[in-house]
Formats: sequence, structure tokens, C-alpha cells
Amino acid sequence: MADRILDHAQLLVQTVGYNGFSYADIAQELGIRKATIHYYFRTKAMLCATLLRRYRGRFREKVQTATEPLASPQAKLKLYISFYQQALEDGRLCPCGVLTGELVSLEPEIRDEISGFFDEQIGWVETQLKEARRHGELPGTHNLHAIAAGIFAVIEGGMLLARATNNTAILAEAISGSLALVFA
Amino acid sequence: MADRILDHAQLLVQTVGYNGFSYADIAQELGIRKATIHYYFRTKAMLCATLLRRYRGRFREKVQTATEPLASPQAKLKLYISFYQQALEDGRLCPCGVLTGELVSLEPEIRDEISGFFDEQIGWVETQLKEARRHGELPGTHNLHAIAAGIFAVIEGGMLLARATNNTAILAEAISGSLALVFA
DNA sequence: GTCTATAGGCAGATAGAC
DNA sequence: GTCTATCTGCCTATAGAC
Repeated sequence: MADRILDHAQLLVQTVGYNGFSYADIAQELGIRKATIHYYFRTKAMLCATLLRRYRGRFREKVQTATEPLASPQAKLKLYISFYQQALEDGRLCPCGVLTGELVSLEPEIRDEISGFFDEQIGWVETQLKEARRHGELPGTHNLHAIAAGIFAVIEGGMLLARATNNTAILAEAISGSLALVFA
Repeated sequence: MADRILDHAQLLVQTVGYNGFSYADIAQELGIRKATIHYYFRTKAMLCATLLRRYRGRFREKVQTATEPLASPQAKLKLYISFYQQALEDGRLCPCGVLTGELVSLEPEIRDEISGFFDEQIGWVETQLKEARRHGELPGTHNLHAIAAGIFAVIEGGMLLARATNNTAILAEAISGSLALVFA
């Protein structure tokens, strides 16, 4: 039951944010009572922090497993980006991106999960860029951490633009508009 | 009074989002009663839509006035980006970026303001890129709309990363990491 | 583990005095 | 225009029966 609660809570975070949903929303969806949710997660902040911890671990696992067989860092990056595009087509944004908009109103335990996720993702992208440079796929003497931050920013910002303009293709467009330059 | 209400409502949207503040928050800050706010803005959705309309107009005016005397499109773009950096250092995100995270829970009148703002901003960036190409400042045969979307996505995403990682410099880093490539 | 019941508070919104 | 007073409803959270 805890997992089912987290499933729907995550969907709600990805669609309406932390302050946009209530225990009642989850209870109704799962056909249970609000008190049952409190049995598993004493407070809403704990529920959200748990959800983020699970999301981060699952995402790490998914990326690791999917990109392992790929040889080229560039191919790994494209696959990585496709995960965000899949979420977008499912009507979901990055939960950490959404929550950052509300960050000032969130508990420290939630904030820490968000910053941890971002640090990890930018680090992963940077690792791929380093590999690409080692393979000679990436010309120039650019600051790789800056480019990694730029690529990840395009992903997060592109998801926002895609949802707001109701045009999922704009994420791919924004990415190709910047990634094409990196691997020029 | 309407303007003072909008001022504080905008600050709240930029820090905690739509579902993160209430009429009581604004009333307390301004030393008035909730009913007074309802006199000026019958519903919260109307208040928010009005706030966004004003923000968009003011921003357009500010950009227009500030960049007019500048000759180089590249210089105009840098100044444009500095406006977002200033907001960030003030603890504020782009209100439209924040609200997009909550979009599914928002009224149509608010959604329209958000998408309108994004369309306008990407259009402005694209105009500068076209000018740059005309001036021979921008080599290559890139898709300028895609690059404009990419640049604006970096701005929006970079603001999220900056707030979440408590490192305002990462916005500049992300931008330099991608903009440097555009004007290579 | 899941429920009923409820506490205690805050939300957005309205009526009507001044 | 701004206020007091109030409505109705939802919120997070807890106590305690089953």
C-alpha cells in the first residue's frame, strides 16, 4: 500500500505540485481513507521526501541499466534525455523541477532531496561529457561542468515550455538547438 | 491599493507559487483585511491573471527601453539575461516558470497568460538571433527558432537549478555553457 | 492495517455596516 | 473603499474502535 500511495503522490507532485494536492486526493484515487495514508506517512512532508528518495533511486537505476550497453557517451545522453521526453508525453514534469518553484514553502527534508537530485544529474551528464572528450567526440576546450549544467537546464526549462505551450516537441527542439552545438 | 496588492501577490507567486499563498498572506503584509483584496480582485484566479498581464507588459517595456540604445544583438541578449539574474538574486523566479509546475490546477485565464509570455519571450530571442545573423555575428545555418527555444529554456531551467542548489552562479554558468557555443 | 470520528485551523468568498 | 462578521468547505493530523 505504501508504494501505491507513493505512486499517486508522485503523479500529483508532477502535475500540480506540493501545495496543489491533499491526502484526500490520494485517498479517493486509491479507494482508502485519509487516516490510512497517515499510518504510512505521518506527515505530508515525510511522504514527499520519501517519494523523492524513491524517485531518485529508481531514476539512477533506470539510467544505469539502460545506458550500460551503449558505447558512445553521445548515445547515452540521447537515451537519458528521452526519459524526460517520455515523462512529458505522459503529462508529467520532473518532480524536482516543479517543487523548486515552491521551494521556499517546503520543509528542509524535501529541499535536500531536490538539491541532491540536481547535483547527481548534472554530475552524470558531466561524466558523459568527459567520456565524450576522451573518445574525441567532443572538440574544443569548453568548461564541461558548465556545459553539463547548461544541458540539464535545457531539459528542465524545456519541459516547462513544452507543458505551458502545449507543444511537447519544443523540448526536443530546444535540446537539438543547444546539443547540436555541443557536438558540432 | 490594487498595485500594492499585485506587487506582493507577484512576489508570493515567484517564491511559493499559486497554491502556496493565500489572501491572508497579502492582507497581513499590507496591513489590510482579506475583504479589501476581494474588492479589487473578486477571485484569486483573476488576481493572478491580472498580475501576469501586468508582469508581461512591464517586462516587455523594460526590455524594449533597456536594449534600444544597444547596437549589437549579442549585447541585447546579455542584458536581457541579466534581468533574470537580477530577479534570481532577489530570491525570485520567473512567475510563469513557477506556475507552469502547477499548471494543471490553474484556471484557463491564467494558463493563457503563461503561454503568451513564453511565446513572446522566445519570439524576442529569435528576433535577436536573426539580427545577429544579418550582422554576420552568428555563423552557421542553425534553426534559429530552435536555438531561441534552447536559450530561453536554459534561462528557465537555470533559475530552477540556481534556487535549488542555492548557487545563483549556476545560471550564468549554464548560460555561458550554451551561449558560448551559439556565438562560437 | 484500516476504519470512523473529530479536532483545530485556514482557505476563498460574500453580505452588509460604516 | 475598507471594515467586521460569517459561511461553507477543505486542510493536516490525531484518537481510538475494530
